Amino acid sequence: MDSGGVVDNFGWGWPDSEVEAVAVQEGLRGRVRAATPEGFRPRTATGLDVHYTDVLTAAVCTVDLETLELVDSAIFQGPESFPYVPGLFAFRELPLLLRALDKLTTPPEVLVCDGQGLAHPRRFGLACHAGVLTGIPALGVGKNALGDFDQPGPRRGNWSALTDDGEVVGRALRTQDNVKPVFVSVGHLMDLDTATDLVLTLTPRYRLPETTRQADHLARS
DNA sequence: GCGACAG
DNA sequence: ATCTTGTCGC
Repeated sequence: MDSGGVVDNFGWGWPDSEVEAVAVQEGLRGRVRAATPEGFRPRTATGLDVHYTDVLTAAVCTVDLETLELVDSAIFQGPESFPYVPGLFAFRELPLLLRALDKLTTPPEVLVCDGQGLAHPRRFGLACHAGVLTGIPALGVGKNALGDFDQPGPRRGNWSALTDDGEVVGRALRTQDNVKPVFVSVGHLMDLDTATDLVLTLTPRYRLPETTRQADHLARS
């Protein structure tokens, strides 16, 4: 099962059992780079989301970081190929998301994933997986977290550490005053400060990033 | 051992 | 993820 396009699966491919899936994560986790490349100045950000009906609809939307307006988008539909298992989320959504990314006219500069990156039991959530396979900088924004955190301050921009087994794996970030925080973590080729800044840029008005909102709309239309 | 568990 | 109306607030 090939994902096509520029994706490099590093010989791991797609598993069809939970045991194999965990092995893939263990095999790829060492490829994650949590440093922002020199001169990283993205002009756009691409959001990824999947909607569930009889089939899965993967949608990807690229927005201009200056205006937050949609500049490119694509969808790809397909059947469910892996069950939902917490911690193995990427195997369910990523095959379709990669195909959707291939349909974009302009190459993505940053992937904004709907879920976790390093804030994952094996430090290899969806955002890490997407980043490593594509080689594109990536970050994760989850609506819920797996780790432990103290409530951040009440104002937009306030944040607190998200930890797991005593390790800092991300941040609980308040994107709007007095609104439940989102959970930001590094996916690939990016540090946590950069990821946090990007998420704040993408949330001038709403709790969730504009990329995620656009992709969500497209996926359910 | 038991519960909790991204979407 | 999804099943679902009204309501409060900017």
